[in-house]
Amino acid sequence: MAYEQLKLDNQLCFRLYTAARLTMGTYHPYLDPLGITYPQYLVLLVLWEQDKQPVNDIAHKLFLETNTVTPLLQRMEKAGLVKRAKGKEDTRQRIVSLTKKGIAMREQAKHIPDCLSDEIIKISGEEEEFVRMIPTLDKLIEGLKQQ
Amino acid sequence: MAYEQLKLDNQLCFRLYTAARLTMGTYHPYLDPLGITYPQYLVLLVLWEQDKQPVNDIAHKLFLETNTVTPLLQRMEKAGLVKRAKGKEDTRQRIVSLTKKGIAMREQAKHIPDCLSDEIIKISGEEEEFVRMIPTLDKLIEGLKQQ
DNA sequence: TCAATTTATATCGTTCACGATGCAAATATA
DNA sequence: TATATTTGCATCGTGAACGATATAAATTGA
Repeated sequence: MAYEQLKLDNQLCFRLYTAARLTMGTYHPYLDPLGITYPQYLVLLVLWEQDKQPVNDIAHKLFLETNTVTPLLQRMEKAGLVKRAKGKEDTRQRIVSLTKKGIAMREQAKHIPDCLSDEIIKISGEEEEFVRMIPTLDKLIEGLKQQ
Repeated sequence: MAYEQLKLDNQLCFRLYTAARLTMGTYHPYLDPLGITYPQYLVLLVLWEQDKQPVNDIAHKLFLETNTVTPLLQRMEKAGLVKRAKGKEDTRQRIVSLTKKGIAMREQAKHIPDCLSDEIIKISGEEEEFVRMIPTLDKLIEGLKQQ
């Protein structure tokens, strides 16, 4: 069968695409009460690690384009989570910093990763199998990130 | 460190999310010439396996909601790839079938999975490691799919 | 120093993804 | 059989993603 390759079952990408969507869905019960989305949570993770970063740095750490991150940050600014100030050395830059609300959310969010781990353990009985994917995913991301 | 869990590096979901996006990006050179997107390609895969399916069946096979698939199919109908006819037994259903153009595209697309495998081999040196993720991803999807 | 190029961000248009809601047809139940 | 519920699909609104394009500031180079 010449078309065997076209079967959905054979596709790795389809599984990544589906697993990513469904996994993001499991964050809903934890992020909805905070009034944020998953990509916004990722931006907060980046800023909690280091406050006051230009748009480009945030975008790079998330492997996103600035034309995705800019509107994301605008919505987050509107929601009072971040401020966007003009850069002092380089005025083209927009330095993104956390507001008090954005800083405070760290405390509310700190249990989310453990909760998600628990969800995955509940699903699978054991976590190890999923943790074992991490280096492979990193390899894939590393290989694909330069265009 | 109480916040150690909140480091981006620790997150599995972030890797799935990123790997999925970047992998979908590698389809662009193959799908752009056909004038279709990755989700549209997935719909075609489903219909190439079995033509004439109601919206619900397509949505289920892709783990998507009908409110995602309906507009997708409307765009594909506009592009002349599929037709959407009222069901005969159950008139609530919309039976989606391939047009000649949609059928013909199967031939043009049949090398895409091999091309993608080659891309991944080029990145990694070997394919096995990625293939080994498949059962784990299936387990994850299986566990998450019932909401 | 002044024009050319690069860089940082923003804007626009299109396509998902999905929660919420609507509606008509089919099915179940009283 | 009349009413209630469920089912299948569609519509609407919002928030990503991302290609293409724009714009102003910084940098390079003649």
